[in-house]
Amino acid sequence: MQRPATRRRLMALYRRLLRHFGPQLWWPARSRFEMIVGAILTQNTAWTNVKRAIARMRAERLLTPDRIDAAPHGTLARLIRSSGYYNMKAGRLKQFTGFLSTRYGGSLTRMFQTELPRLREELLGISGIGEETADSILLYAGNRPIFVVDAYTRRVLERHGLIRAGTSYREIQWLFMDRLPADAALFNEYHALLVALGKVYCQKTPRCDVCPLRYDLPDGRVPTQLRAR
DNA sequence: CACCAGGCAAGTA
DNA sequence: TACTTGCATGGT
Repeated sequence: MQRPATRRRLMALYRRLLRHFGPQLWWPARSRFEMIVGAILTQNTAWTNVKRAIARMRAERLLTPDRIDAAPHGTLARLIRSSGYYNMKAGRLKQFTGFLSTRYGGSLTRMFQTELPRLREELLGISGIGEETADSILLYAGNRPIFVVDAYTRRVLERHGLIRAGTSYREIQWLFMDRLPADAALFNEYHALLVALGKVYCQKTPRCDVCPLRYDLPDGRVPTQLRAR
Protein backbone atom coordinates (compact mmCIF):
# COMPACT_ATOMS: atom_id res chain seq x y z
CA MET A 1 0.00 0.00 0.00
CA GLN A 2 3.09 2.18 -0.13
CA ARG A 3 3.03 4.73 -2.91
CA PRO A 4 6.28 6.06 -4.31
CA ALA A 5 7.48 9.37 -2.95
CA THR A 6 7.83 11.41 -6.09
CA ARG A 7 8.90 15.03 -6.33
CA ARG A 8 5.35 15.95 -7.36
CA ARG A 9 3.89 14.15 -4.39
CA LEU A 10 6.28 15.78 -1.94
CA MET A 11 5.60 19.24 -3.36
CA ALA A 12 1.86 18.63 -3.31
CA LEU A 13 2.13 17.63 0.34
CA TYR A 14 4.14 20.77 1.07
CA ARG A 15 1.65 23.07 -0.61
CA ARG A 16 -1.23 21.43 1.20
CA LEU A 17 0.47 21.83 4.56
CA LEU A 18 1.40 25.43 3.88
CA ARG A 19 -2.12 26.33 2.83
CA HIS A 20 -3.61 24.64 5.87
CA PHE A 21 -1.24 25.77 8.60
CA GLY A 22 0.41 28.86 7.13
CA PRO A 23 4.11 29.78 7.58
CA GLN A 24 5.51 28.50 10.87
CA LEU A 25 8.30 31.08 11.30
CA TRP A 26 10.85 28.65 12.70
CA TRP A 27 13.14 28.53 14.63
CA PRO A 28 11.67 30.55 17.52
CA ALA A 29 14.84 32.13 18.96
CA ARG A 30 16.37 35.59 19.36
CA SER A 31 19.82 34.59 18.13
CA ARG A 32 21.69 31.77 16.44
CA PHE A 33 23.24 30.76 19.72
CA GLU A 34 19.90 30.69 21.49
CA MET A 35 18.59 28.51 18.69
CA ILE A 36 21.40 26.02 19.26
CA VAL A 37 20.73 25.99 23.01
CA GLY A 38 17.07 25.29 22.22
CA ALA A 39 18.01 22.44 19.88
CA ILE A 40 19.92 20.70 22.67
CA LEU A 41 17.35 21.39 25.37
CA THR A 42 14.40 20.17 23.31
CA GLN A 43 15.80 16.67 22.84
CA ASN A 44 12.89 14.35 23.66
CA THR A 45 11.23 17.17 25.57
CA ALA A 46 8.15 19.36 25.10
CA TRP A 47 9.01 22.81 23.77
CA THR A 48 6.99 24.55 26.48
CA ASN A 49 9.41 23.16 29.07
CA VAL A 50 12.36 24.37 27.00
CA LYS A 51 10.98 27.91 26.74
CA ARG A 52 11.02 28.26 30.52
CA ALA A 53 14.60 27.05 30.69
CA ILE A 54 15.73 29.50 28.02
CA ALA A 55 13.88 32.34 29.76
CA ARG A 56 15.72 31.54 32.99
CA MET A 57 19.05 31.42 31.19
CA ARG A 58 18.30 34.81 29.62
CA ALA A 59 17.31 36.28 32.97
CA GLU A 60 20.65 35.12 34.40
CA ARG A 61 22.56 36.41 31.34
CA LEU A 62 23.75 32.92 30.55
CA LEU A 63 22.85 32.80 26.87
CA THR A 64 26.34 33.26 25.48
CA PRO A 65 29.03 30.61 24.83
CA ASP A 66 31.53 32.22 27.21
CA ARG A 67 29.09 32.43 30.11
CA ILE A 68 28.06 28.82 29.70
CA ASP A 69 31.69 27.78 29.53
CA ALA A 70 32.43 29.61 32.76
CA ALA A 71 29.31 28.63 34.69
CA PRO A 72 29.50 25.77 37.21
CA HIS A 73 27.67 22.65 36.13
CA GLY A 74 25.26 22.85 39.05
CA THR A 75 24.31 26.44 38.34
CA LEU A 76 23.57 25.67 34.71
CA ALA A 77 21.70 22.49 35.60
CA ARG A 78 19.44 24.33 38.05
CA LEU A 79 18.56 26.99 35.49
CA ILE A 80 17.53 24.46 32.85
CA ARG A 81 15.73 22.18 35.29
CA SER A 82 12.36 22.58 33.56
CA SER A 83 13.68 21.11 30.31
CA GLY A 84 14.28 17.70 31.89
CA TYR A 85 17.44 15.55 31.75
CA TYR A 86 19.05 18.66 33.18
CA ASN A 87 22.31 17.08 34.28
CA MET A 88 22.94 15.57 30.89
CA LYS A 89 21.84 18.68 29.04
CA ALA A 90 24.03 20.96 31.15
CA GLY A 91 26.94 18.77 30.12
CA ARG A 92 25.86 18.83 26.49
CA LEU A 93 25.66 22.63 26.42
CA LYS A 94 29.18 22.74 27.82
CA GLN A 95 30.34 20.17 25.28
CA PHE A 96 29.12 22.44 22.51
CA THR A 97 30.56 25.67 23.91
CA GLY A 98 33.85 23.90 24.56
CA PHE A 99 33.93 22.75 20.95
CA LEU A 100 33.04 26.22 19.69
CA SER A 101 35.76 27.82 21.79
CA THR A 102 38.49 25.34 20.94
CA ARG A 103 37.72 24.84 17.27
CA TYR A 104 36.43 28.29 16.25
CA GLY A 105 37.56 30.70 18.94
CA GLY A 106 33.98 30.97 20.16
CA SER A 107 32.72 32.37 16.85
CA LEU A 108 29.54 30.95 15.34
CA THR A 109 30.21 33.01 12.22
CA ARG A 110 33.50 31.22 11.75
CA MET A 111 31.93 27.87 12.54
CA PHE A 112 29.30 28.33 9.84
CA GLN A 113 31.97 29.16 7.28
CA THR A 114 32.92 25.48 7.30
CA GLU A 115 31.55 23.51 4.37
CA LEU A 116 28.35 21.63 5.06
CA PRO A 117 29.35 17.93 5.04
CA ARG A 118 32.45 18.62 7.11
CA LEU A 119 30.68 20.79 9.67
CA ARG A 120 28.00 18.13 10.02
CA GLU A 121 30.66 15.56 10.86
CA GLU A 122 32.27 17.93 13.35
CA LEU A 123 28.95 18.53 15.10
CA LEU A 124 28.25 14.80 15.23
CA GLY A 125 31.62 14.39 16.92
CA ILE A 126 30.39 16.40 19.90
CA SER A 127 29.00 14.20 22.67
CA GLY A 128 25.33 15.05 23.04
CA ILE A 129 24.73 16.11 19.44
CA GLY A 130 23.17 13.48 17.21
CA GLU A 131 21.81 13.66 13.68
CA GLU A 132 18.64 15.60 14.39
CA THR A 133 20.33 18.15 16.61
CA ALA A 134 23.21 18.60 14.16
CA ASP A 135 20.88 19.06 11.20
CA SER A 136 18.63 21.43 13.15
CA ILE A 137 21.64 23.59 13.92
CA LEU A 138 22.80 23.52 10.30
CA LEU A 139 19.38 24.38 8.89
CA TYR A 140 17.85 26.70 11.46
CA ALA A 141 20.94 28.49 12.78
CA GLY A 142 23.23 28.11 9.77
CA ASN A 143 20.62 28.47 7.01
CA ARG A 144 22.14 25.48 5.22
CA PRO A 145 19.99 23.36 2.89
CA ILE A 146 19.78 20.13 4.89
CA PHE A 147 16.53 18.38 5.80
CA VAL A 148 15.78 17.70 9.46
CA VAL A 149 14.14 14.40 10.41
CA ASP A 150 12.47 14.01 13.78
CA ALA A 151 9.87 11.81 15.46
CA TYR A 152 7.01 13.82 13.91
CA THR A 153 8.51 13.60 10.43
CA ARG A 154 8.82 9.86 10.75
CA ARG A 155 5.32 9.36 12.12
CA VAL A 156 3.62 11.59 9.54
CA LEU A 157 5.43 9.89 6.66
CA GLU A 158 4.62 6.43 8.02
CA ARG A 159 0.95 7.22 8.54
CA HIS A 160 0.68 8.56 5.02
CA GLY A 161 2.41 5.58 3.45
CA LEU A 162 5.55 7.36 2.26
CA ILE A 163 7.97 5.26 4.30
CA ARG A 164 7.95 1.96 6.17
CA ALA A 165 8.65 1.55 9.87
CA GLY A 166 12.36 1.18 10.43
CA THR A 167 13.49 3.47 7.60
CA SER A 168 16.76 5.05 8.69
CA TYR A 169 17.35 8.73 9.40
CA ARG A 170 19.58 9.18 6.38
CA GLU A 171 17.12 7.42 4.07
CA ILE A 172 14.28 9.71 5.16
CA GLN A 173 16.49 12.74 4.82
CA TRP A 174 17.58 11.63 1.37
CA LEU A 175 13.97 11.07 0.37
CA PHE A 176 13.49 14.83 0.53
CA MET A 177 16.93 16.01 -0.49
CA ASP A 178 17.09 13.81 -3.58
CA ARG A 179 13.76 15.13 -4.87
CA LEU A 180 13.54 18.76 -3.79
CA PRO A 181 15.75 21.72 -4.68
CA ALA A 182 18.53 22.38 -2.14
CA ASP A 183 16.66 25.34 -0.69
CA ALA A 184 17.13 26.14 3.00
CA ALA A 185 13.93 28.20 3.18
CA LEU A 186 11.93 25.32 1.70
CA PHE A 187 13.48 22.72 4.03
CA ASN A 188 12.95 25.04 6.98
CA GLU A 189 9.26 25.54 6.32
CA TYR A 190 8.63 21.95 5.24
CA HIS A 191 10.00 20.42 8.40
CA ALA A 192 8.19 22.90 10.63
CA LEU A 193 4.92 22.13 8.82
CA LEU A 194 5.38 18.39 9.30
CA VAL A 195 5.74 19.06 13.02
CA ALA A 196 2.63 21.26 12.99
CA LEU A 197 0.65 18.45 11.38
CA GLY A 198 2.08 15.89 13.76
CA LYS A 199 1.19 17.89 16.83
CA VAL A 200 -2.44 18.33 15.89
CA TYR A 201 -3.53 15.40 13.73
CA CYS A 202 -0.82 12.78 13.79
CA GLN A 203 -0.30 12.03 17.47
CA LYS A 204 0.63 8.60 18.77
CA THR A 205 -3.02 8.04 19.42
CA PRO A 206 -4.29 8.32 15.84
CA ARG A 207 -6.77 11.03 15.01
CA CYS A 208 -6.34 10.56 11.31
CA ASP A 209 -10.08 10.78 10.65
CA VAL A 210 -9.76 14.54 10.82
CA CYS A 211 -6.39 14.88 9.09
CA PRO A 212 -6.52 17.83 6.69
CA LEU A 213 -4.48 16.03 4.05
CA ARG A 214 -6.02 14.17 1.17
CA TYR A 215 -3.68 11.20 1.19
CA ASP A 216 -5.00 7.73 1.97
CA LEU A 217 -3.71 5.83 4.93
CA PRO A 218 -1.80 2.63 4.23
CA ASP A 219 -3.32 -0.81 4.46
CA GLY A 220 -7.04 -0.66 4.58
CA ARG A 221 -7.33 1.77 7.49
CA VAL A 222 -9.74 4.62 7.59
CA PRO A 223 -9.23 6.85 4.58
CA THR A 224 -8.32 10.42 5.28
CA GLN A 225 -11.16 12.85 5.13
CA LEU A 226 -10.90 16.28 3.73
CA ARG A 227 -11.51 18.97 6.24
CA ALA A 228 -13.57 21.90 5.13
CA ARG A 229 -11.27 24.50 3.67
C1' DC B 1 -2.90 7.02 37.63
C1' DA B 2 -0.51 6.35 32.71
C1' DC B 3 1.34 8.36 28.79
C1' DC B 4 3.73 11.75 26.11
C1' DA B 5 7.20 15.32 24.43
C1' DG B 6 10.92 18.58 18.04
C1' DG B 7 17.09 12.45 21.35
C1' DC B 8 21.33 10.68 22.62
C1' DA B 9 24.96 7.69 24.26
C1' DA B 10 26.49 3.72 26.58
C1' DG B 11 25.93 -0.96 27.41
C1' DT B 12 24.85 -5.70 25.85
C1' DA B 13 24.77 -9.75 22.74
C1' DT C 1 25.03 -4.34 13.67
C1' DA C 2 20.71 -4.21 16.38
C1' DC C 3 18.46 -3.83 20.40
C1' DT C 4 17.85 -2.02 25.44
C1' DT C 5 18.28 1.28 29.10
C1' DG C 6 18.96 5.72 31.72
C1' DC C 7 18.18 10.32 31.71
C1' DA C 8 13.61 13.95 34.22
C1' DT C 9 10.44 17.67 33.91
C1' DG C 10 5.68 19.36 33.19
C1' DG C 11 1.20 18.84 30.57
C1' DT C 12 -2.99 15.99 29.41
